[in-house]
Amino acid sequence: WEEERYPEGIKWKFLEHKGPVFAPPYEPLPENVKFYYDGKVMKLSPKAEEVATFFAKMLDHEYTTKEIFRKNFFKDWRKEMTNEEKNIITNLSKCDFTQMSQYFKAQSEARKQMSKEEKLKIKEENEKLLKEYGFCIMDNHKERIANFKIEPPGLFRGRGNHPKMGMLKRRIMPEDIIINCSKDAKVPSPPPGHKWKEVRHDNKVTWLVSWTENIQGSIKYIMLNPSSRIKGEKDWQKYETARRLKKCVDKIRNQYREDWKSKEMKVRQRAVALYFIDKLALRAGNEKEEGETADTVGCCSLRVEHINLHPELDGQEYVVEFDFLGKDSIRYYNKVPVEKRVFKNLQLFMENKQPEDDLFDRLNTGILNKHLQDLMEGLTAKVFRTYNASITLQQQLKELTAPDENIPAKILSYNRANRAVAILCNHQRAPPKTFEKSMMNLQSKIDAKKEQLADARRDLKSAKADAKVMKDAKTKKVVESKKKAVQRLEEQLMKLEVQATDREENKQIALGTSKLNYLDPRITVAWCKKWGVPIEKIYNKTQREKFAWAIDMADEDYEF
DNA sequence: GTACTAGACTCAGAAAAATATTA
DNA sequence: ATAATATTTTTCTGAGTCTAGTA
Repeated sequence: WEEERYPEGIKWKFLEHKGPVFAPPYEPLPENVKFYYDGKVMKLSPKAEEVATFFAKMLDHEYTTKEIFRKNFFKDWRKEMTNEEKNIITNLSKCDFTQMSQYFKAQSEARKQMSKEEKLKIKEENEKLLKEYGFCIMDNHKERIANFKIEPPGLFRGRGNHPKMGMLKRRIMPEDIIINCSKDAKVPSPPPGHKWKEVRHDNKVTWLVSWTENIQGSIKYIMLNPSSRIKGEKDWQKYETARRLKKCVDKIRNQYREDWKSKEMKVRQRAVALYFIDKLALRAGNEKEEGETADTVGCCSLRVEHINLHPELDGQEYVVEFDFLGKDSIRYYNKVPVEKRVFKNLQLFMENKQPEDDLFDRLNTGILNKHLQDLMEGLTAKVFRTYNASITLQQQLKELTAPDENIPAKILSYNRANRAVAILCNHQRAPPKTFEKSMMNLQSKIDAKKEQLADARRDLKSAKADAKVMKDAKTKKVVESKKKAVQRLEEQLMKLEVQATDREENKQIALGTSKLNYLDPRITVAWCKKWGVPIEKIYNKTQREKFAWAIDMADEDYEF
């Protein structure tokens, strides 16, 4: 890229693609797979049957036990039924989907048991599909498309306590699809007998295909892969904005400290919120439509019930205890000592309020971002997250990397630095189901290795003793080889121990999100170059593709 | 001015698939 | 060598942020 700069807002000049791949059509169940209502066999109409299979496929999932999920599902399912079916099927609890469920389980089992040839055939078909639909031409380059397959119909699964869980996500048809391409490009053809909703030529946007989804009424897009020029440049830009913040962050911090004393309530609230965003890397917190989504908050939308003030706690003064659900209903729990002025302000903000009232009642993300824009061009709340994440990585790497450590130990240091960022950003994961077991396995490996090492050491000792007596070349050689063996085992043991530490520390922490979205990849590239750590040890193939620009750009002196 | 909303884009963890390791 | 299992990578699509256009 970097060939030519486009005027403001223009994203491309030429764009040609083959359109989306639609979900495979519904295949009715074989005759012998029965559905029972109230203990009696019932043959469902194709439409009702299709929706029933969505539920059957999820039968083992916790979702299907939830009241809201069942209620939403049943309501939408009934809409797909014939009048007769509607008359009979009035109670979800009387529906028996077990045969369907077993049928699908058997099918997935069969898929696992397929022969090599069959698996290869499927693989080849997928590759063919990718080759045909997975790429587009944007301005002189063939670029990989991220999600060229249209989402298949199914039951909506929100995150957390979502009021719409279980609703039917309808099948997307060509008639729902808007195609975007350049005027001089070949327009993709819709499937036979169908037509597109619209074909447009808008080079002010980056998407190739869009449609409106029926659960929230929001628009979904097909866009390019992170390795593409258009995504890469944007990513680069993001980190450049964060680096600009680095230059003026001290000034901004002084400013909001001043603003804590302002006569204006709005200014004080803005300043305290910004302090949280900066110090704790909280998200901005847009307001959300009540009842449309799970009840989650970010900084500006915090409510009184989400914090607890402790004038003194565990020997620390002015502690704020946060407890709220953030993006994706991930819990944020943190006890933070704050400056006295912040504490007093919070007390003031909470005066005469109910738990469900907004903490920052005079503030929203619009007001905050407008203020930030005045402080620095291009500055918004999320830039603080990027900035603090990247600067933390850089500092931690400096602090944790010991020059004479070996590569595995260096990688552990890297992961620890990465982990510090993930903790800051509250990137969590459910502990893997097999975590305990896998830790135990690793421990027994370590024990076995220790034993081997002890044996090897004993061998070495006796070989040395032999050599002392015999003093011939042969025994000397034996000593040498035993020495090598010990060394090798020591190294292997150390590697395993490092791995165990890394894994233990990582139990509930997800490193991927910060690595992919918050850490300036040039910091990592520079670190790898400086310490001779192969980049493949840190970034896998996909990641290297996404960060190709950084790998190309940064040398070992790069400073964020 | 400002508030509201649609639109476009980034970022998020779970689940599925692929691959590596072990039995 | 093969199958079972563990681990890593990729896919999936939901959930945020933020802006521009409109009332």
